Amino acid sequence: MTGIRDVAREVDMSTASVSRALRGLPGVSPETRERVLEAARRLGYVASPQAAGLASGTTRTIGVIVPFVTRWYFSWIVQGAQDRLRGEGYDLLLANLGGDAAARERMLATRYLAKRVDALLVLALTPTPEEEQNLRTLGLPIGLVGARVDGFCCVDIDDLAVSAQAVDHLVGLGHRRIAYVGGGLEDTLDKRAPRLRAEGWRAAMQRHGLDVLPGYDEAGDFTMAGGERAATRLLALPERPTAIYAASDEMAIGVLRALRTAGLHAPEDISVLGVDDQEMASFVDLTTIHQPVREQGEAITDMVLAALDTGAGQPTEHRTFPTHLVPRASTGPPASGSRTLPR
Amino acid sequence: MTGIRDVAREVDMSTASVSRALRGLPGVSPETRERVLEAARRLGYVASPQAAGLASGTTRTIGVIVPFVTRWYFSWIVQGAQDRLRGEGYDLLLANLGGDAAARERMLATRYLAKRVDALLVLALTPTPEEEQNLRTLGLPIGLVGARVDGFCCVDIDDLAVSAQAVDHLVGLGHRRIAYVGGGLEDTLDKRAPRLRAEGWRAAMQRHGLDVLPGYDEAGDFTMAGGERAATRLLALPERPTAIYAASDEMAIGVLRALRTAGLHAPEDISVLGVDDQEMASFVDLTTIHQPVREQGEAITDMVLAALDTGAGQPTEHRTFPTHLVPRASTGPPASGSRTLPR
DNA sequence: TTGAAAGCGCTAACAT
DNA sequence: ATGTTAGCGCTTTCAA
Repeated sequence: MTGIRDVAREVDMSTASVSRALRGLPGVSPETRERVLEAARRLGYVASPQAAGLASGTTRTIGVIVPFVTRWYFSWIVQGAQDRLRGEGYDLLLANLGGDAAARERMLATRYLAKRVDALLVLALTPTPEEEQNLRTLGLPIGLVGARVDGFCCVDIDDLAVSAQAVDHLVGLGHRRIAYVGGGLEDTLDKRAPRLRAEGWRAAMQRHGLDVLPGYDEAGDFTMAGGERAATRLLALPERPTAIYAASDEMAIGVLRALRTAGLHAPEDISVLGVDDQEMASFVDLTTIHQPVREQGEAITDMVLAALDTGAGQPTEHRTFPTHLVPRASTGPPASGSRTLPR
Repeated sequence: MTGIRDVAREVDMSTASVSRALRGLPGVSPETRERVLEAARRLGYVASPQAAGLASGTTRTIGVIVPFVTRWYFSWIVQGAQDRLRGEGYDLLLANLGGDAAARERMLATRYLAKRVDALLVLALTPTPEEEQNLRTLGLPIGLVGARVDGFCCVDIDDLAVSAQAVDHLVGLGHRRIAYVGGGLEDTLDKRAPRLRAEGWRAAMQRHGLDVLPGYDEAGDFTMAGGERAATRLLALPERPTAIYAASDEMAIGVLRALRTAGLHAPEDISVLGVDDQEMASFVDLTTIHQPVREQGEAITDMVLAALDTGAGQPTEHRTFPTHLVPRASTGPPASGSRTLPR
C-alpha cells in the first residue's frame, strides 16, 4: 500500500513537504505542489486517515446516531446529512440503534464515540440528564434533530403547531369528535414528538372548546400495523370519532386500512389526517401536515460543520422549521347525521 | 482524554499488559485483568481506534456502499448488516451515493476506502471491469449484494426466476397480454436487476408462447411516480395489456394509481403485480414476489465477517435466496371480453 | 520554500 | 505473567 514516503521518494522531497503540498497548505511553490499532486495521483496514493488522525487529532468523520434506518423520516435525515458531508471530505459513521436500548446506552452513555468522530448528530432522541452530561463531556460539536436542549445545536419542527394545524383543519370542516393516534409504550427511543403532538392535540381541542372523549388517545407505535390496530379500537368506541388524526403518515395509512376493512370510507364516514407528507401520502390521497425532512438533515449538518470550522466548542443554534397542511381527499365535513349515526 | 497510559499508571503496570488485559488476550492473570478492567471503567477509558488501528493494521470498520439510503430495499439491507455488526465490535461507514455517479467513481474506482475499512459491502452495483479490478487490488474481503462476480462474496436473488414466477402466475390466471414496467435510462447505478427481470419476463412470455407486443416494455425508474407514468402510457396503447408486471412494489403502486385515475380497477380491468413484498404491498393488497431483504444483508455480512476471521483473502461464496409469490387481490382472471374491450 | 525530528496512542515482538 | 522496545503513517513544530 503506497504511503506518503513512496510519494516523497518519487519527487525526491521530504514527507513533510509532500504532506503540505497534498493538503494545500501554504508555503509550497506551485510547481512543487503540481509535481507532488501528479506523483500522488500516479501512484494512487491516499493518506491513511488513521495516521493522519492520530497525528492531527481529528477523524474527519461525523457520527450519526439513528433509532432506525428503515423508517422514512430517519433515512431522509441521513440523506440530507450526507448531501452536505459529501464534498466536505467527511465520512459518515452510522450508529443505527435498530430500536435497541442497549445500543443506545453504548452510544449515548459512554465515551465510545469520543475518539471516533469529530462531531455527532443525534436523531430524534432526547438525551436523559445523564446522557446529556456525557454528551457534553465528549467535547464535540453535537447536533440534535427533533430535540431541543440548551447547549446543543438543534433542529426541529414545532410539534405543538403541527397538531394545531391538524385540529384546526378538522374543526374548520365541522368535526368535533377528533381522536388521536400516536406513539406507544414500545417506542422506547423517541418519546418527544409523540408526546408533544398528543399535547398539542389536547391543547387545540381545548382551545376549540371540544372534549377529548375517553379512549380517544390511542397508541399506534408509528407503524402501519399499529395505526390499523389503533383505528380498530377507535371504531369500536361507543361514541365513534368523526375524524382521526394520526401523528405519522404510516399510522394514518394503517387507519385508512382499518376503515376499509370495516367497510367505511374516508372522508365520507371518517376523516383521516397524517403527519410527514411522504410520497405514499399523495398516493393514498391522504391529507397531512408536511414537514421538510431532508432540509432538517442538511441544516443540522451545516451547523455542526460550521462549529467544526470555527473551532467554537459547543455552539447553540436552534432552528425550528415550518410545517404546513396539505389538504387532500381523506378529510372532509363530517357525515351530516354523524352524531346519531349507529355504530 | 484518558489514554491507556492513564490506566497503566492507575494499576501500576505497563501499557502492554493493560492492552492485553483489555482485549482479553491470554497471558494475563484473572485478578490483574479484573483490576485493569475496573480501572478502565472507572476512568471511562476507551481505546483510540486510530492508534489501535495504526498499530494493528485494522480499522474495525466495515464500509457499505449504497446507491440510496432512502429506498426501502437498501435501508433494509443496511439494517440487516448492522444487526450482524452490532456486537461484533465493528463500526459501519456509510458511503451513500445518493444516486451520484461522481460519488460512485470516488468510492469504487479509487483507493479512497482502502485504508478506511477492513471490508466492503457493495449494494446493487455491478462493478465495471475497471471498478472490479480496483476493488480486487484493495485486498479487502468484499461482499456484493444483488450482483454476481467471481472472486467476491455474493448474495442475490434469482431475478430471472422472479419474473418467471410473476408471469406464470398471470398466465395461470388466463392472461396473455402482459406488460412489463422496469428501470429506465435514469437509473445509472443499478442496472442488473432491471435488466434481468426484463429478460426473465421476455423468456417466460416466450416459454408460454406469448408475444411481447410493441410498447409493452416500459421504464418506471423504480419510483412510484415513474410507475404511474409508465402505466399511463400502457393504458394508451391500441392493444391494452390485461396485466402489468412491475419490477418493484413502488412502481406497482404507481401503476395502481394510474389505473384509479383512469377509472379502472385491479384486478377486474387489469391485473397488477409487483416485486419486493414491502409492508405497503399488503396495505394496497398488491400481489407481489416476496424477497428476503434483511436476510440478504445479514448473510453478506456474515460471509465478510467470516473472511475477516479466517484471514482468508478473497473468499468466493455465492448465495442465492429463494423468492415466492404472495397472491393478493390485485391479480385475477382477465375481464372476459377483454380481447375486444374498447379502449 | 523545504527538511529533520519528535511525537500522536496504541499494538506486537521479543525479553525477562 | 509482565515489561521493554519498536514502530504503525502520518502531522507538526522548529530549524535551516
